[in-house]
Amino acid sequence: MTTAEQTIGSNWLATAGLRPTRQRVALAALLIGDGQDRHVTAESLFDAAKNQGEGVSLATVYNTLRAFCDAGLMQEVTVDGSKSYFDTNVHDHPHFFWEDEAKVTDAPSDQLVIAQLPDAPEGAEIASVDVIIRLRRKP
Amino acid sequence: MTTAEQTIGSNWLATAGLRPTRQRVALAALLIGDGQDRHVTAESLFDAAKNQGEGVSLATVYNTLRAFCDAGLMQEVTVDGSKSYFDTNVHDHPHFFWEDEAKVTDAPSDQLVIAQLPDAPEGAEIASVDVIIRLRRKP
DNA sequence: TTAAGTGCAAATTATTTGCAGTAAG
DNA sequence: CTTACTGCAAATAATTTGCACTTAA
Repeated sequence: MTTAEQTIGSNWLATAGLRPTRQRVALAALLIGDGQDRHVTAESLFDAAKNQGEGVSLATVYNTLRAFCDAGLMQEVTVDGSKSYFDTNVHDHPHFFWEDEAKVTDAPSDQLVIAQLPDAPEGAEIASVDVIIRLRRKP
Repeated sequence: MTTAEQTIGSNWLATAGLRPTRQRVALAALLIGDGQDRHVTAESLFDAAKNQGEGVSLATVYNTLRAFCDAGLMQEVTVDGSKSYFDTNVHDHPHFFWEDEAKVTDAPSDQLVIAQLPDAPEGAEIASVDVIIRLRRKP
C-alpha cells in the first residue's frame, strides 16, 4: 500500500470524525484507495487485508464496517440472507447480484427509470428503495 | 381450523407433489387458509401454529418453508440480513419493509412502473428483480 | 413395506460482545 | 491522561443437519 492511498483513507475517516487507527486506515485504503466503488463482505475484506500483510482481526473488520456504515461512509446492501454486503457507494443506486458467484456489483443507475412508485401507506414514509437485479450465468 | 381450510391446504400441497402430512397441512392452512397472501418468518409461523394448538417443531417449520419454496409454492424475500421472510405470493411484485416493526407486506404492484431496466451484463441474464420499499413511521 | 417426513439435540455459520490491553487526542 | 479502539475468545442468533422414529403411499 502506498502512502497516497493511506492519506486518502485518513481523509475519508476524518470527514466522518473517526479515529484513523492503523487498522482503519489499512481497511479504508483497501476500500477506497483506488477511487473505485467496492462491494465487500466482512470475510472478503478480512482476506484482502491479510493478503496485504495487514494485521487486522476479523472482529475488528466487522466492527469497522459497522462503524463506517454508522458514519455514513458506506452502506449495507441486503441481497442475501446469509451474508452481509457493504458498499462504498452510498448513493441510491441499483445492484446486480450474481447468484452463481454470490457477488454484488453496481448496476448503471442511469439505466434504471422508475416511472411510478407505490405511495407510502398512511403514517409511513419511504426511507429508501432497494432495487436488486438478480443475475444468473447464461446457459 | 376448519376442515375446509385443511382441504385447501391439502390441495395446495398436492399441486406441488408434496405429501400432506399433519404438520404440512396445518402450516398450509395457516398460510393460505383464508385466501390472503401472507409473509412469515419461521419463528412467526411456529408461534402461529403453537397458538392453534398444532404440534409442530421449529425445525420442521424451517424444513417445511424450504420445501414449499423449493416446490414453488412460496418465495423467500430478502429484506433483512438477520432473518428470512417467506411470501405466499409467488408472483413478481414489490414489497414494503416496515423497518420499525421488521415486518414485510406486499406493495401494490400496479403502482410500480419500471420504465427502463439495466441490461444484464454479457454472459448473464436477469433471473428476477427485487424491489424493496423501506418504510419508517412518519415522525 | 419403503421412502419421505418429523423431532429432537447437536452442529454450523455469520455476527456481536465482554473485557483486558493498546493507542490516539 | 482519558477515552476510544483492538483482539481474542466466548456468547448469541438464525438456520441446518444427523439420526432414530413415525407415517403416508
